[in-house]
Amino acid sequence: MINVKFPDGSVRTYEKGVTGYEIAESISPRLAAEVLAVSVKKPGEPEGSKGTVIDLTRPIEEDVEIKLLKWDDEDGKKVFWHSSSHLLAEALEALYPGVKFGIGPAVENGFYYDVDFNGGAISDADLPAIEKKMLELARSGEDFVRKEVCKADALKYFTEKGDQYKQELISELEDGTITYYTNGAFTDLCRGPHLKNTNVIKAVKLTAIAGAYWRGDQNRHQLTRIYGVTFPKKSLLDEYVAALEEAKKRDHRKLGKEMELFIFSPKVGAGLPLWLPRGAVLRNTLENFLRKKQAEYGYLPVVTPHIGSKDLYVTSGHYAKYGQDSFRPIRTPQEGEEFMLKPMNCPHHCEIYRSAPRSYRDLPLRFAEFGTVYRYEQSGELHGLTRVRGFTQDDAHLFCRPDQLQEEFEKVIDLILYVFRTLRFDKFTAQVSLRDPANKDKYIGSDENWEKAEQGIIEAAKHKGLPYVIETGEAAFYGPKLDFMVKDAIGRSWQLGTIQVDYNLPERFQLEYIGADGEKHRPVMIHRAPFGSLERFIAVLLEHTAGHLPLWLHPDQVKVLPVSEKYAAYAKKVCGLLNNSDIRASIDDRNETLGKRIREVSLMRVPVLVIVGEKEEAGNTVSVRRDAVDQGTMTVDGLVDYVREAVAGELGR
RNA sequence: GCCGGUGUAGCUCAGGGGUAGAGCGCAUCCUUGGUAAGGAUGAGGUCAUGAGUUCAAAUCCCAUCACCGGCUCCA
Repeated sequence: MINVKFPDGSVRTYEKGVTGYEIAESISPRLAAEVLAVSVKKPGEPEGSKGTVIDLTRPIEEDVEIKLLKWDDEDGKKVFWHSSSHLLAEALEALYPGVKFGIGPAVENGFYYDVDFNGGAISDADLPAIEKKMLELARSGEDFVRKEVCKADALKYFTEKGDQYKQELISELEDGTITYYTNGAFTDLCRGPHLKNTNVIKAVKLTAIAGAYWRGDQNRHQLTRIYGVTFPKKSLLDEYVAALEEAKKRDHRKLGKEMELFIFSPKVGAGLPLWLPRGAVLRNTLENFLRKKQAEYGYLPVVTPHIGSKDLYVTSGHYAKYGQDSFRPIRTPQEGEEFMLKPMNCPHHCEIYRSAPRSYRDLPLRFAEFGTVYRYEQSGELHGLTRVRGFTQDDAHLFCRPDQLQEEFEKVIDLILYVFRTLRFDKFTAQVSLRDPANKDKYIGSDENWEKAEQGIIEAAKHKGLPYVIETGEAAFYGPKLDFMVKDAIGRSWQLGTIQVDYNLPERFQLEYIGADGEKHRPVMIHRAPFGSLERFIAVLLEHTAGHLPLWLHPDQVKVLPVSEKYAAYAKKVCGLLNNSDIRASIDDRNETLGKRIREVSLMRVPVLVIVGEKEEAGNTVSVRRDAVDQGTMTVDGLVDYVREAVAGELGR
């Protein structure tokens, strides 16, 4: 007999070899119907470890702590979707004999399978038939059967099947660790775990077809990736589809058009946003917000040109790394000199540092610039405002002594957290991006400096108590980063704020300062951008707020509506008083009904709506509405105070 | 750059081998309004661009461009 401990602390005794499914059955038939997989933790495993997710049909041979996983558990969903990808593969093999398979994992919102149709292709029009087949196979109630196989047999099986992708995967596996899972007529190389049976899959939606390179390598074969999502209940699929529709309403590209913030023009060029007056006001407001804070933190403003000599980027190393993927250099007509559109600000700031002898007493020096840069992003990469070819970084470079690095880095973390907090970005991930030790030739600089920089970042994050995840291979080519990642409306993750430690550029630019000892020393450089880029930050902010920007930031803070033409003069007076108090207010006195104008102001998400008519004019007051909620009547001075207080509240002052 | 999709009025979209459609927006007029759409009239299109098939192409085929969903990339 073995003891099985449950999450609530209770312990039950079972026969040795009992399965997760049998345990669920022993508790209730309902649980047995809903359970998808089981997570087990052996007594030896460290406190806090998550345990291992296994099939419901695997025997449990010793004392364990278990958790029966259902749909509501992330791990339960993962198993459900992973099994769904096998169901997709089974359907594809039935419908397209001879098709070959790459990999088919669960992902955040569903699953995919990468398949090779032997040169053939499928299109959206084929998906309904595949969905139908999947449902048919699911309903037939096939068990997932696990089998351990030896490497030679596995290789033989997939060689005979002609599936070179699985052969490649198997060849890299250790003998003795290889398992198959079979559902119906389909057998796949797979580590599992899987559902007990396909019959719990009740709703299927194949969502997209895409090309995906085998093993993520651009130089290798491209497979067809079919994305899908499945549910244990039809109603959950309906909810999912509805939620997706809702999310699309928050798409910054749609909001940008509706709120008249920015546009793109194919005539100007792909990926080159044009900021409309409202969008420009929004940008300026955001810039001024950060400018003010940066002044408090001791940053010094600098301004540098939009082009720079090619030599500058050769020195920095950017030319060698990105020269071929940049906009082509501009050649001057007479002397044949070469200039490049500025793809980053750092080399310019290095030259500013170099322009004067620096003492250790001068450091740290913090040069800040809203610097617009141009990068030739691949055409398929462009995406609204989040990935563009011309954008403005809220850039700064901090030059400091090695003994100041830690403190400076932590102050940058504080600044970024202040920005995020003020804008209510509470769901971000701090990501420590390190270099890929297996691909050192992708990076410049000595191992020693990389080591120092990476340790410095991790130390600073720890010291600030900032929870972080480590991603190797995500570093910049000149140094590691601490990136602040935020998700957009449909769950895609974007890098906003970033802090980078750099020992390399100071070396390449021969940056120096005179130390207390009278000797020359090399400063350390921190690159940092709290927004990342104004464009991307505004995009993600719009999606987070669904366009309901905070009052301090909204380009139209107040809209004044006279009830009729008769009160237009009074409305103008009110508006003028608000403008005099630095409140962004304007009038809508068009020949439309009041109801219609209110509706349009609401659709533009203007935070404060002021209505003036006979009563207000007589009493020298205004009627105020904030985000569709009536605030009653107040004097104009009262309204100014109201707006000021609201803004101060938002900015945490 | 690669795979799949889309491109019709300023916007959102319907249509579809034989004279181009709607709603909103815009203009003019009527209306002068009290918290999310008042009424009438009118203007507005090389159906993305280019080449082909056809008696005839917005519609079918091909290419290009832009956009959308992914892949790769992201200083």
